[in-house]
Amino acid sequence: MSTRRATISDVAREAGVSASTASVVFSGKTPTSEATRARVLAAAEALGYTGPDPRAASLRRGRSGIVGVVFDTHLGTAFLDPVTTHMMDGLADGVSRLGAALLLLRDDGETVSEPSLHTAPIDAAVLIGCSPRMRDSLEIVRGRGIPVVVVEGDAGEGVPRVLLDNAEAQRAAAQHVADLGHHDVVLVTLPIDTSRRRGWVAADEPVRVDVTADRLAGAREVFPHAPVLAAATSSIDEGTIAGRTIFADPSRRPTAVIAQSDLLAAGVIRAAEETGLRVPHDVSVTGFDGVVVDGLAPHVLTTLVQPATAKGRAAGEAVAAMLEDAEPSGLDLKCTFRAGTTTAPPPTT
Amino acid sequence: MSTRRATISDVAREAGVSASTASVVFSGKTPTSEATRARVLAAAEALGYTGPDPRAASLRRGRSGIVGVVFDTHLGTAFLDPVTTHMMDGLADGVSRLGAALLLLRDDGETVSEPSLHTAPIDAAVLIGCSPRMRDSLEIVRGRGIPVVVVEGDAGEGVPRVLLDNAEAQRAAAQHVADLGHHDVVLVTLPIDTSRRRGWVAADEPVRVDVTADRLAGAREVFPHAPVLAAATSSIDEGTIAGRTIFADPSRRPTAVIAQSDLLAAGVIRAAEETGLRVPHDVSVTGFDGVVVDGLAPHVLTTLVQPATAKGRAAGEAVAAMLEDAEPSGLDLKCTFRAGTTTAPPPTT
DNA sequence: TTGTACGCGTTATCAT
DNA sequence: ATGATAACGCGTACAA
Repeated sequence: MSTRRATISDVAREAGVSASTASVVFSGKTPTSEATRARVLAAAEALGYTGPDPRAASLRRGRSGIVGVVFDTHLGTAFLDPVTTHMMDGLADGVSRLGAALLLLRDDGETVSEPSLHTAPIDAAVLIGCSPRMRDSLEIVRGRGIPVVVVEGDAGEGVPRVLLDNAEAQRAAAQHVADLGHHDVVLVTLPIDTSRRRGWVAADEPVRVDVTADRLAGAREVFPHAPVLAAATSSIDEGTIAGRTIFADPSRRPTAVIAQSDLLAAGVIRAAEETGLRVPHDVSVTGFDGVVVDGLAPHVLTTLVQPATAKGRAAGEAVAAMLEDAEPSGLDLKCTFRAGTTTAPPPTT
Repeated sequence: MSTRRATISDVAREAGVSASTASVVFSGKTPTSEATRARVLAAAEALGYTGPDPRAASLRRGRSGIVGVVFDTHLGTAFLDPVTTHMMDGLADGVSRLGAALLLLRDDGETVSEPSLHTAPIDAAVLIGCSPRMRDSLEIVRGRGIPVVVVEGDAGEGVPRVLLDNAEAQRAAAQHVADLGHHDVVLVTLPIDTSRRRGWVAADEPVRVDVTADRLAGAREVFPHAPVLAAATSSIDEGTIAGRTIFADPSRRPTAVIAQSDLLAAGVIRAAEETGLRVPHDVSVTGFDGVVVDGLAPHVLTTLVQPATAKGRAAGEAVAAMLEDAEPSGLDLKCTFRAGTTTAPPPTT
């Protein structure tokens, strides 16, 4: 229909004012007389002008109002994890003071498409995760001079980070289990490296994923010699697989299982009940995250409640601070122990 | 540190060429001699220039390379649904030809923050869902002259839509159940309106959510008089609640339950087993969506596999087409029936 | 192959 | 309260 969209100058001309006045009417940065305001708005209406072009505005302002969220994994996969989901929730909230929207970006290192991390019109970036790739992403973004916050990942100096007290929290949970009287414990971990190998982990085997390593270290402070079983991912079904492995041999059944995520714990519980073991009567199980595990009822998992939403919000607020030239403030968040119905003293043999 | 970021003219000056030449080196739109190319790149390196400013580039090009994804619900909530998750996956894929990134937008109608639907620098938009709000969002976007695609929602003329054959698919599943010999069936539905009321639905009660209404209509073609129980949301726990309601009275137990989502079906199965009923021996259950329900194993749900990823991809491709001035092509996708292990003939009394 | 000239649409600044 | 001016940083005809 129309040959070209109306611009603010068109509107200004139509209203008989200057372009700057029209601009001011829309931005509200400067008081305007009610009369001109009305005229400009009417002109806009007549011309079908719906407001300043965001591209031009952001060029002029030097801000796009967009915060990039960078994942190192397929986006679909990322959102499968409730913790990520909640974090996004908090992130959306945290940047809301800025009034920024979130741009989903994936840096798999071989993206041909644009806008990539190199070219996206973002004012700041939040890097999620802790794979080795993240380091590269970090370099790219910093090279562009864009403020960045890293969530639960390794980063260089001067990069604000949002971290969890993974080790200490897991130690506390392990201590709880120990206090109940358990000695015979198995640890079920998140993936230990990018290969996501499933199976028993040797005592000296290197663990390359920060989160896994930290939680493992915490548990080992209390149970240094507990067998360690790695899962391929954090899901109920993976937990079930791990649980079956653990409970397979009746003569070597532990009295407690410390899982590194709630999903894994739920799977372990499922496997236990499948085997005829009652939780927590025959075996105690702890999780990590404190998410709502759909289908776990009536159990209430003994777990460490991770402030996932707060994590996101903290990242968002850190970003907001940086954009307002405040000091980039990292944050160390604490998990809180939650005693549920899945732990009890070991069975009296 | 640096007082100002280098621009392409700085690089050009440093390299001893004109700005346009430098521009061409970065865009690759025009052949350049290897020598100048190298000089420009070297100059860029020296100045710490990492490429054209995306804001300026997009102003110039009239394109931002960003596609907005508009939800009518809290973002955290949206990603709780595996179908949404997979759709995002497909969407990311579908727009990848464009090389577009996805901007998460929420239009709750009262957002004060920017960029909102009004001001986001998007080339196109995908509207997800089918609440009444979507109509408003649609108007806003169309007012801006931005191409838009609606996924599974109501829309006006000329708006390409990606739809599912909800009614027909659900009818097919119901027919399958009927063919097995069931007469005594209960239907468990998704929310019927924005109030998300949980409970029995009267035969003449209006159903305001398109998806729910369509699937319900399909099932009623086969079982016109089946009792209808609405869930408050699509989750396993909601399904369990529904299941308990259904199986509470032993004298009025149906021999089959047709649920409008896999999550609900999984919950119903859980409730059935809790009551001591075996699936499918004592009661058959069907779902809808075909998502992987974590923790459902060893059952394989009889369900309608919804091409969730394809749905997203179709939306992405439709958007891509529109941006390339091709005809906006809507798409009617079909669900495929999958016979699992949760349906069987009714128990012979 | 390289350079010139111009405009993309807006807004900050400063004067009036 | 309003207007004139000058960028913001880049891409692209077109000319050389």
